[in-house]
Formats: sequence, C-alpha cells, structure tokens
Amino acid sequence: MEKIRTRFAPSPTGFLHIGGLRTALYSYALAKHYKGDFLLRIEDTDKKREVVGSKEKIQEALKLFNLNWDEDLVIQSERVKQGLYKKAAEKLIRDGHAFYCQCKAKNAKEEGFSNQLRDPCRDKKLTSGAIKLKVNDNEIISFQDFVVNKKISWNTSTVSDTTLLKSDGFPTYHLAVVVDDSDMHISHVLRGHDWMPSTPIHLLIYKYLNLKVPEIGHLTDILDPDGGKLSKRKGSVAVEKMLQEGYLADAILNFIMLLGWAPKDNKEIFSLDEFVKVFDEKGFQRSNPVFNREKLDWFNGIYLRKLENNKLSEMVFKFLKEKYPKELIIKTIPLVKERINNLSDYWELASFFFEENKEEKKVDESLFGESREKHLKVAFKVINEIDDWNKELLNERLMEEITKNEFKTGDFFMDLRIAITGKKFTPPINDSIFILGKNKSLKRIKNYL
RNA sequence: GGCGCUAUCGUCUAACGGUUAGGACGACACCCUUUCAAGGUGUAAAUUUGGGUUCGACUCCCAGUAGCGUCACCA
Repeated sequence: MEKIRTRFAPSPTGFLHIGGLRTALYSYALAKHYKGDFLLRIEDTDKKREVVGSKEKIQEALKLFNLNWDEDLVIQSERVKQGLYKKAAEKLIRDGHAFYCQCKAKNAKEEGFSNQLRDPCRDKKLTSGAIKLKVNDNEIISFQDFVVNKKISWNTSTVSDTTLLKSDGFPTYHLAVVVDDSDMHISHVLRGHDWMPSTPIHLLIYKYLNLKVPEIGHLTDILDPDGGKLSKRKGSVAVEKMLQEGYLADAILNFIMLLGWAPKDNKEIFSLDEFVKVFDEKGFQRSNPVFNREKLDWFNGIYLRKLENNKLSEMVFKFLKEKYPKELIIKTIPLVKERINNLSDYWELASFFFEENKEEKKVDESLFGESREKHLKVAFKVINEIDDWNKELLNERLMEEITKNEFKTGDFFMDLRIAITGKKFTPPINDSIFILGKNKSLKRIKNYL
C-alpha cells in the first residue's frame, strides 16, 4: 500500500480553534496509525485576513498537544512567489478549462452576476485578469468520502465558474489546495464538513490538471449546545483560552478524540499514543456532535487526579501566576486533589490557607450552629494544649473531647470548619488545621469566642 | 430557495438483518463519611414520522419532517 500522508492546513487568521485541533488530531492519528507522515501547511493566501503572530501560535499549540509534524512547514505565500499556482492556472487556460475575467469583485453582486453559475466573461476571450474555472454543464462528478463512507455526486450544472487565481496573483483556496496536496503527495485529505460543497470544484481541477485525486473525507462540525456551529460567541472554543481556564491538554485532547470518532468497545480514556494505536477510518461518526462541557470537566478531573502531586502542584503554582508560596501549595494539594475538576477550582477550595488577615476578619456568623460557643471553646483548649504538633494526636484529642462532652461529631467539626475556613465545603478539617499551624488556627478560633 | 450531508437516552456513543437496544457524562437514590468531593452500587432516560423489502429492520429502500453546511477575486 502506498504510504499514508496527511496534512493539517489552517489559515493564520487567529488562535487554534477546538475544531481545528480535532481535525489536526484525526489527521495525525490517521497518518501515524499507518506509520505515515503528518504535514503542516499554512494557508495564507488572503493577506487581508491574516493575523500577525497566529502562524506561530498555531504551531505552538500543536506542539503543546504533541501533534508534531514531519518535514518542513509549507507556507503557501512562499509558493506563490515560485509561480506555482499561476503556472497551473495558465495551463488550465491553455487547455480551455479556464478563462480570464475582469468583473469587479465588488460590483459583481450589484451587476447581478453573483447568482449566475456561468460567468459572463467566459466567452470574452480576455487575456488578463482573474482566472476562473470553466465548468461544463451536465456532467456527473463524484468521489467516495472516506469519513461519510459514501459515494457523493454532483451534476456540474449546479457548480459555478469559480475563481482560481485572484487578480493580485494569489490563488484561491480551491486552486491552492489541489496544487499543494498534489505536490506534497498527500494521500488522505481530512477537512471540515463545510468544504463538502466545494469538493466538485476541486475534483474538476484535479481532472483538468491531470492529477491523482487523493482520498477525501469530510469531518462533522462540532455544534454548540444551543445548536448551530460552535462559535467564539458561544463559549470558549479557542484552545488557548481553554488552557487558560485551567483545562489540561491531555483532557482536552481525550475529549475531542471522542467527538466524532468512537472505538467499537466504547473505551474512553486514551493517551495520544493509545489513540493512534486504535484509531482507524471506520470509526468516524457521520452526524454532528454537540460540545458538552460537563463531559470535558469530567475528563479534566480524571486527568487531574492521574497527575503526580508534585506535577499538579507545579501546575497550580503556575496557574496562580506564581503569586503564592509553592511550599504551601505542595502541602495542600493532596487535600484538594480529588475535590477539583479544574486548575481554577484549587483557589476556591484552598484560599483560606493563604489569606493573611483571616484571623481578624469575620465571616457570615449565621453559618455557625447553636452550640458554637461550647464547640469552639473546647477546640481552642485542645489545640492549645498540644505541644507536640502532629496530626494523629490532634485528631485523637479532639475525638476524646467530643465523646466526653457528648457533642454531635458532625456539628462540632462544622463549627470548627467555619471558624478556620469561613466555608461550609472544605478539605478535611483536621488535616487543614495541621497544615495551617497551631498559631493561626488558634487565632482564627479565638476570633469567634 | 438551489445544492449537499445527517438523524439511537438531555449529551457523547455501541449494537454480522435476529440483544431484555449496551456503555459513558449529566440527573436522581443508596453505601462510605466530621462538610464537600473522590470511590462503590442502583434507578429513570433513546432507535424522527409514514410507507415498503424481509420469516424477522436501529440496521436495507422510498417519501415526509427536522438539524447542519454551503452558495465571495474568504478560507
């Protein structure tokens, strides 16, 4: 079998989108599963839309997810300089499959051309201008989509004379994608579903340029929970932003693996390597999946808990902009690890360890129970009497007093919890007191006596 | 509107034409438990509608309906 070669071909118009990451992942997995090559190409033929720096951002993101590409990055604008696209377009003209057009792009709509499939310039025999594809009527053109797993056909009478080379000399996507995929020996083209309607144009170009048509597959679109294509407006779809929100790269990757592809055995947890191993083109889903944040959160919790404490501490430290003592983060991580689904959850749960003036500040007193006076007095006394500061002794002494005074265990600890942390939902309170230290703990309790 | 694609629990999905239609997230309940989690057990929850084909249809065919995409000298 011929070597599998896939590519990811983003436009540098901004951050890497979650859908783009998924396309890259599947392209990577398809190539690597069959020991093939995964390439990266930047499609920067529209200078107006290009965002400075996004080329680099996209590469950084890909590397972060370990989707490393083979060979050198291909940049279309550099290939423009070599005249590759112009040459192809001129060949099409020579062979009678394309024509020059001088309609003003801006005026096309006003002049009523825009809804016409056949361009008025096609028979004018112009010798300069933009170059458009000359599409014949009533031919059937088709291909086998390897994602949808179905033969898809069009009658060329529904395909319009499409611009291939703009008057500025740059190719449109349609020409560039065919020329480049052919030059790069791409065997499998995996792209978004939105490209389906322009596939007949590409097929025609392949045919007229006498090039081998690669396998083509169109991925589903990821939908927003409200319906419609996932967009920036509705929730975060920028990979970079999700990372900033505290999602782990491994979790994001695992989540999108299963958004449009599934193994027969329903296994859900995959590392990238494991995924590459089991991935195949048979498992593609045909209908559009909805982006489900709850499931992402679940994955994130799973991966967070898999992390070693040191590693997780380091991540939390960085996530909190290195503003808080790392030592304390390392100590408290074991207490909160199984209570967080996101790096951002850490602060919510553990901030009471770091607050400097908490000993003076009072919380909402209604949080306390009726016996708070008695509870806190006993707690203060016990903690105060412990000279050899250790966790086991602390717990032992507290329990002794609870039994002796016939307190309700839960109520006692709840009052203590609120005095120490100011919150009802916290990490285990004895461990917290132990980490906080005798002095601070006593001060916080005293504050409510 | 034209063209194209799609349709299984709320969501992600599994099911050689023969299963009590399975799993996961979420929800709920119970267990564990000094709170909240984590973990464990369990419950509710689906084949878009109508026609065919077949002994038998989630699965194949046709139509309706719905959703999505696309109709640029943007990708």
